[in-house]
Amino acid sequence: MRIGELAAQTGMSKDTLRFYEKIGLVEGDRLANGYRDFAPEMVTWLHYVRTAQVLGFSLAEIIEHGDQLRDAPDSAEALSALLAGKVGVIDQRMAELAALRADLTTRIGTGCPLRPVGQPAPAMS
Amino acid sequence: MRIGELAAQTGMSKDTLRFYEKIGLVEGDRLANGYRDFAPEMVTWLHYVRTAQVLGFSLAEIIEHGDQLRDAPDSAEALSALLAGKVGVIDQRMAELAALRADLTTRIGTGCPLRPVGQPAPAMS
DNA sequence: CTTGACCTTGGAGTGCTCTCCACTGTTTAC
DNA sequence: GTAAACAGTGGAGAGCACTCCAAGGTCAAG
Repeated sequence: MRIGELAAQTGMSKDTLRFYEKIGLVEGDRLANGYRDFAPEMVTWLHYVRTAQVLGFSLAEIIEHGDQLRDAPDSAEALSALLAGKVGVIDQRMAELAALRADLTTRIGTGCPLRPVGQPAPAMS
Repeated sequence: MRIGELAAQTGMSKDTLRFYEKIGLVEGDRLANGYRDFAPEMVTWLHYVRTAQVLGFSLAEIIEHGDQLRDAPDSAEALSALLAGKVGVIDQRMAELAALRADLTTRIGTGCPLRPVGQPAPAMS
């Protein structure tokens, strides 16, 4: 498929896709006329990219993921390991959120503000 | 406390703290000699900042958090509403992550490849 | 054979979050 | 009073992830 269709299917702009190709995040062939020609699998890959990005991975790291997948002797196994790792990241993030949530919930009860600026303490005993 | 101690206690660089002051993320008084003088509460606030940042909030958003806290009338009610709202945001983020996690877990089982680049299929029957 | 939708390139610009630098002032210790 | 450790300022630069632009090539429809 050409770049416009890939853009439509992924919700990314063409500029973004060209940028991604430039940095090696996606690869595509070229048609005789010079147009980019992407495999349908790129759609899946790019969805993965967005997911990983949301999880806090930089594009450089995601490129590494791709390299690891490509270089893995057993791609299915490597993939599973990679995804399992991401689930671990998600669990970690969720734990952080839960902790923050608990912290805030506690403060709702106590009325103790973060006091980012201002008096040292409410002192409204 | 002066900037060096705040930097030591938060693990942030002095430059970062000065930058944060410039954009209004932290506030400090000045000593007679012009040195910045930060309240001890800033340590707590800056830890909160780092947490919120990890959770995907931009500095601009975090500044807003601080403003809302500052501007809230001293009524514990306003504060509670604010914090409860943040808990809501957190719940939403957690739900998103849970969905993502479920999605990835499913793929681990199926062995459906991302096939970022390369042959259309393993075909190693 | 022109129009319009699509594609190409290179390069500049943007917004965010720092990070570094040069130069200067202040405080403390010896 | 000199050195070292701390502080100040303004401004430049850097890395990331885009985003936009100008100038041009390709191709199917009318």
